[in-house]
Amino acid sequence: MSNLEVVNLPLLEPEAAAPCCPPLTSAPLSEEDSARMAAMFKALSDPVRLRLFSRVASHEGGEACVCDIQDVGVSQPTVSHHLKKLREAGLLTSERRGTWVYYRVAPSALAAMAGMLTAATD
Amino acid sequence: MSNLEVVNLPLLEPEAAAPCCPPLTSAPLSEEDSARMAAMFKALSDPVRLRLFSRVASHEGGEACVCDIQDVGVSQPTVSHHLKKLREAGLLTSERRGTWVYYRVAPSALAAMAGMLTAATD
DNA sequence: CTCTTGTTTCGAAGTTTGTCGATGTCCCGT
DNA sequence: ACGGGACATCGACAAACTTCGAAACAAGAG
Repeated sequence: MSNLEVVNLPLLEPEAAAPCCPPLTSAPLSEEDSARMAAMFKALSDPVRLRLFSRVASHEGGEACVCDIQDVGVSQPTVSHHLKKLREAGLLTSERRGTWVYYRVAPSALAAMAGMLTAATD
Repeated sequence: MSNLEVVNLPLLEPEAAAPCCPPLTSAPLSEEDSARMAAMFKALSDPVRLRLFSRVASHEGGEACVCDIQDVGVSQPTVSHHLKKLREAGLLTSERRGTWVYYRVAPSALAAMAGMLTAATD
């Protein structure tokens, strides 16, 4: 049973995050941009997910296996479910190395969100 | 500049969300902080809400009345509902002047979210 | 006071989301 | 080849969310 077939998850490609959106204070968001950015914010809108994300982001080397971060108070399938959502939103990438699966932060996505918010400090 | 000093910021706005959270990449979020920040991200996790917020933020003088921004494709009660959610999340403040209600951005909330994300660009 | 305009609140659909236990898949020791 | 550990997927269910029309509330004009 080969796993050559690619599961199509056309929600958000990792590329979609990079060239996105002027600062939130400079101009009203278009309907298209607001939908795209809202999907990213939604990925971080759950406490468990946000905590998982921060654990990956702050982990040594910028990557962590699930076993290192799964102690967040919910069951293991729930952790897997949340990590999948973060992956689909383009915020995390995963890679299997041997027994473990390692997650790391997709830098472009963070930069997009930060860029939208940082111009508001003036 | 690795100072982990206390986040006692100037008390301009007694709104919530002011004293919050180290950068997402520096340390894992506590359960309490993740809940608080997730609530803010959730407020921006809806396309309509994000568009309303950007309209207020980018409006002249940093404030806008509902009549100026309510053309986002949903009914007017729905607009009011979303504005209430943004208000409850500490992202917007409202003030009635005569017939109209004016909304403006709570700067501390934006700064908190931006601060969490900006340290990831290195 | 009454009428009109701007905004919020009130139920009530219909849909989405977070969570779990059970089960399946992949990989490493033995 | 076998057993066991690490993650992912499945099916189900309660809670939360978005949205609407109808109605209530607030303020100004006539």
